[in-house]
Amino acid sequence: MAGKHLPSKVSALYTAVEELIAEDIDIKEIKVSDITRRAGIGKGTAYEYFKNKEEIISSAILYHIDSICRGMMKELDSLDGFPQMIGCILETMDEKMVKRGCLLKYIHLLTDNSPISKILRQRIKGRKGNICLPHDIIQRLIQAGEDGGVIDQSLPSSYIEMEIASRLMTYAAYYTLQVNPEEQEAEREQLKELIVNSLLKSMNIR
Amino acid sequence: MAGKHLPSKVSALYTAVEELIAEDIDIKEIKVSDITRRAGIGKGTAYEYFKNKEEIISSAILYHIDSICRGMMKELDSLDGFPQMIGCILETMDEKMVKRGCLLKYIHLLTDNSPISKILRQRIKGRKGNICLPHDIIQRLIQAGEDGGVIDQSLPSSYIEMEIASRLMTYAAYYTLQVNPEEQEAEREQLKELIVNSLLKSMNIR
Amino acid sequence: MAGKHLPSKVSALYTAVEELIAEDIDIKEIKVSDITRRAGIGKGTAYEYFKNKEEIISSAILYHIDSICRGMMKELDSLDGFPQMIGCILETMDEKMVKRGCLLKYIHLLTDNSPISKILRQRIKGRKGNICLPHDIIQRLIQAGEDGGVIDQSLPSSYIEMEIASRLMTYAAYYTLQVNPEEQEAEREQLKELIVNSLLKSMNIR
Amino acid sequence: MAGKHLPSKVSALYTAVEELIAEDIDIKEIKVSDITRRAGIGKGTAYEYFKNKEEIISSAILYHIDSICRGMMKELDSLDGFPQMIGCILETMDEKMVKRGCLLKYIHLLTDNSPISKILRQRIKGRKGNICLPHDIIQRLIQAGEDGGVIDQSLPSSYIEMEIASRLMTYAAYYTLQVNPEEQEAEREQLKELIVNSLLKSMNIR
DNA sequence: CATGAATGAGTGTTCATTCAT
DNA sequence: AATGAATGAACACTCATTCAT
Repeated sequence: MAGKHLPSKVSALYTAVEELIAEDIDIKEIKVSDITRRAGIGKGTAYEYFKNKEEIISSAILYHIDSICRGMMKELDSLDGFPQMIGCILETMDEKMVKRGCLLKYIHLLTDNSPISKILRQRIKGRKGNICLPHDIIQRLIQAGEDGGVIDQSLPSSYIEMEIASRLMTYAAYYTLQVNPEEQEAEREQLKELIVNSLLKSMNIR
Repeated sequence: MAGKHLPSKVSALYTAVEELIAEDIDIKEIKVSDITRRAGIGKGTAYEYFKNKEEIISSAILYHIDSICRGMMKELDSLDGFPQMIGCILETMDEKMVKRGCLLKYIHLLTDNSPISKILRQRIKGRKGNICLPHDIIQRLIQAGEDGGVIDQSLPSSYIEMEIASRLMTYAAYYTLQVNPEEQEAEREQLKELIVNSLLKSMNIR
Repeated sequence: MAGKHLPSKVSALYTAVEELIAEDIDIKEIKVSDITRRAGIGKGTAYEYFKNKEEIISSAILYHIDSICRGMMKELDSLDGFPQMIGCILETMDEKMVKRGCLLKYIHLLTDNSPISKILRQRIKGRKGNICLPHDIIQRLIQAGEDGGVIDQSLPSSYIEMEIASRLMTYAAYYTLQVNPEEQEAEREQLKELIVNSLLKSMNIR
Repeated sequence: MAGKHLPSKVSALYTAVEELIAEDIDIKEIKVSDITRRAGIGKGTAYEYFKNKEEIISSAILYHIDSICRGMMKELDSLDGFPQMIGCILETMDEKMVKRGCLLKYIHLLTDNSPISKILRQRIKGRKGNICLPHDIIQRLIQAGEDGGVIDQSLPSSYIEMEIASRLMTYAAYYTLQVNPEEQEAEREQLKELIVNSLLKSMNIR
């Protein structure tokens, strides 16, 4: 993957899918005609580039996730230390990702039993090398934590992953589920601090 | 809600939906004819009791969730102290709920944008009084934690809820996402202990 | 097969297909909606009884051929002797079958490479017992010819079949290909006689 | 028609169509893209030379039939006598034509109701002069038969044509319909002799 | 009450044809 | 002249819902 140079029609399709998902439409409800109309191209054109609807949507999602994660990775590379990194991730979620509920939707799409979900899981297993996923970001974090000595290496790795993933997921969900946007706005900074502290404590038994 | 006395056809429909969901079929993929065939009743009969497909499925799910949560509540009533309670919940997940991925599916259904999800959210807002939901169980836990002094009352309540909910969700997801069942079996006890400890630490600033 | 009691919708579909074919529409051009509209039923209804379009059409054709051939068989049973029988068949063709080009279309459908053709061939191989086909009529004729001593039994059976089948086919084709109906009308009686005589000669070397 | 000098792209298209038909694909199933891909030219190019798909295919078929029939005519010119000629035709069918089922397919294409069939019939009526067709070969045969005295001139010409055409068609069909190639191989010589004799008898009342 | 046969609106996909390059 | 990317009309098939029995 990586940025590469997508054919213009493909990139129009990807953008269309991204927008539709951002508009809170159920993924399974999206019609091929919705996508192509929004992309400003003919319906048949989509089938010049993709085998079927599932391919179109799953490719768009993978591309989008890959972009977000690559961007995040780059940011992380410029930072030093686990606390800074986790803070940066939460910060970035505030800025763009969660605005669109992307992370949550990604979780859905992976844990679902829908056809698209099945394809996504296959593709992720198949060519993970090229695609940058949330999982890679968590691994990066863990590496930084172990290097910096904030993660007790005697803890099972699955526990560590769970602790980090659950905090990120929940922070993502916090946005979409919370009802009073103003109240939430005020609490947010405190929340992030609490989350970072709680994470540090939970990964360090001592 | 509560047990009440459901008409026999309704209860057959609820059971059918429960079974179909347990069979790992995508909810969107479930057909009315699947449900009625499995329930052993005529297709038209379903429409004597429900307005449409979404009503059938969302009612069945709500009923199911209500049952599980009521059962859990009863168990919690017989216990004393936050740690015992959270332990009991994790234990129960081991025994039945997670086996079927129910909790996770419930999360999906609430955070989705599918028609069923929308109806579920509406109904939960509308008549929450009668229905017992996971949220109520978390509130019960928090109450117990505050009474027992293990929760620092100066922390924002949304943070507390998040910490608890995220641990439960992730423990649920751990099952469905993990691949080697044997390995996971061995770790499980350690994991539960780590989770309880981590939770206690994170809710107590001191 | 045999007459049986077809569900009324099925028989409506069969009649519709028969009419459409009789109207000289290319079989591959027939749309499901043409059939159901003509049958006066909903499009979905066709799919209650048949798996797909090919099934609908091939079943209708088989049914139709079976009816014609059964009728013919009954007529032949009341006759005695090869020449009478072959005369009767040509006569019947004059009366109804060829009017509709059915026999010719049957030949097409069997020697084609179209999807419907493939299904027809399969079905004929699969359950020939129940279905009465032109081939059975030819066999009946041959039997009568051998019994009556007009067929030289030393001739290869494939040759005998070919001689009979080719005469019947060509007589059928004569109708549809000929252009001046009046002229043909006048010749017809002479033609039939010539055909019968020629057949008798060709099957008897002596 | 005749050999002329076809533009190279046109001749590539004709060859491609010929090959595809020889591969036992249903004519209706042939896509323009199949043809142009096989011809090694761009899809748009086909439309530089032909108005539409039907034109491409029907022109290719006519060209092909014309070639075969012209070749046959040339062979017949070098022979003398009806029996020799009919024998030569059957021989040639053994060698090449029938190998590809061409004659049979031609019959189909003329008696069909497909769009291609309609165009073919129109074209044949329209400019028959230039195109050499099976019908011309039969006329040639009849001429030779009458000249040689083996055809009773009091018989209606339509009968004579039918007798000859039906024998040729059936011999062609014999190949494609027969199942055991070896058995058929052995019978073939006898068959041809029987056919010639039967033809001679049937055209000579005396 | 209960049924399931009948329905037809709605959708994914194909492919002949066009046209800017 | 040659191309092939783009198009959208057309069609098979599904399934939620109805209603006569």
